[in-house]
Amino acid sequence: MSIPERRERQRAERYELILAAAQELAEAEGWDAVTTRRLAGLIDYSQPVLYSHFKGKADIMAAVAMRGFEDLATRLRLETANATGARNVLRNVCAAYLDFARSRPVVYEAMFVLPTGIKFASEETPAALRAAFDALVAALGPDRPEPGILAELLWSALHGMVVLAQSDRIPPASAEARLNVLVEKFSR
Amino acid sequence: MSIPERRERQRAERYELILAAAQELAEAEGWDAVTTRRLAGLIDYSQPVLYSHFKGKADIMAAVAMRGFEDLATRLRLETANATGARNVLRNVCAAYLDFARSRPVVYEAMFVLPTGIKFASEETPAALRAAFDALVAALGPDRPEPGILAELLWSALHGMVVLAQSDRIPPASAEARLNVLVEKFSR
DNA sequence: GCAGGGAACCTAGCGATGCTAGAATTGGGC
DNA sequence: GCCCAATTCTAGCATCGCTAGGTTCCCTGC
Repeated sequence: MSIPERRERQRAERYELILAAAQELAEAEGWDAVTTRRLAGLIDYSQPVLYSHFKGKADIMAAVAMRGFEDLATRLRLETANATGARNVLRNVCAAYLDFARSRPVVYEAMFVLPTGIKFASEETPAALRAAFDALVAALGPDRPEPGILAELLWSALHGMVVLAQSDRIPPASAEARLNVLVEKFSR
Repeated sequence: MSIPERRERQRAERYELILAAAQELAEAEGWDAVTTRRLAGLIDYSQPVLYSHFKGKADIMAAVAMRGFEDLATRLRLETANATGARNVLRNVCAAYLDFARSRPVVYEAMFVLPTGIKFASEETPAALRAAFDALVAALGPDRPEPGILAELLWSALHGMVVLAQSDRIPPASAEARLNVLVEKFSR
C-alpha cells in the first residue's frame, strides 16, 4: 500500500470517527450538546481538525443526515418487498418510517427538521433521499392519480406525526391509533 | 391614577414593545437574528431589562407563540362559523391553517417547531391552544369515530405540509394540490 | 544518515451569544 | 432638600463556532 493511500485511509477512518462521535453524543444529550470542542475531545484531536473534514458544524450534521437517508431508504424498500397485499405494504412502510424516527430521533432531526444545505426535490437531490421518497410512492400502489402529490401528502402526515409526537404536542402513546387511521384514509 | 398603577401600565407597554420588536425582527431576519442585545437596542433599553419581563430568550419566544395561538384560534373559529356544507367547512379551516402558517412563518415556528415550555394536550394547555385544536375537531364534523385521533392526524398532515414546504423539502408551489387531496381524504 | 520541505496539527484568540452581579441613577415620600 | 427603594445600566462571565499563525512530524532526495 502506498503512503498516500494509507494517509487517505486514515483520513477516511477519522471521518467516520467524527460522524460516529457526533451521532453518539447527539443521541445521548441532543444536538445542542454537540459542540466542536466536545467533539474534538471525543476523537482526541483539536478543534481545527474537524474543519479539515467538514465546512463546519452544520456540515457534520448534514453528513449524519446523509447516512440516515441511506438507512431509511433501505428500510422502506425492505418493507415494500416483503409485505403482501396493497394495504399491508402501505401499512408496513408507514410503520417502518415511524419506527425509524422513533429509534433514531436525533438522526431524523438532522434529516428533516434542522436546516441542512441538502437539496430536496431537485436535480441535486441525493440518490438515497430520492430512493426513500420513491419507496413512499411505490407503497401507495400503481395507477394513482397525481402519485407525487399523494406521496407528498402521505409524507407530510408521517412527518407531522413524528415531530408533533417527539415534541410532546400530540400524545406519543396514541401513535398506533393514528397509524391505523392514516392507512385507512390512504388506502383505496 | 395612582403611581403604582401608572408604573404597572408602563411596564405592560414595554412588555408589548418587546414582543412586537421580537416578532418584527424575527420576521425580517429569522429567530437567530433575535439576540438579546439587538432586542434591547430596538426598545432603547439595556439587556437586563428584558430579564425583568421574561426569564430569557426562550420565554420571549413562548410569549410570541401564545399570541399566535390566540390569533390562529380566532381565525379557525371564524372559518368554522362562516362556511356552509361539511366539505367546505373542512376545506376552509385547513386553508386558513395553511394561510396562517404562510403569512406568519416565524410565529408559526415559535408555536409549533421550536422548543417552548408550553404544555400541549394536558391540564395546563393554554385555552387558546385548546380552542384552536377544538376548531379542527369541529371542522371534521359530528359523529366521527375517534374524533380526537382523527383531528391529531389532520393536524399532523397540515403541520407536515407547512414545515416541509417552508424548508423547501416539498415544493411550496403544489400546496394547493395537496390541500385538495387532503380534504378529499378526510371528508366522508 | 541527514538536511530540506511540505503536510498535518495545535495553541491561542476573535467576535458573538445568553445571562447576571453589582454599581449607578432615578424618583417618590417625608 | 434629603433619604431610601426601586429601577436601570455598565461590565463581565462562560461558552459558542470558527480561524490565523506558529510548531511539529514525517516523507523525500541526496
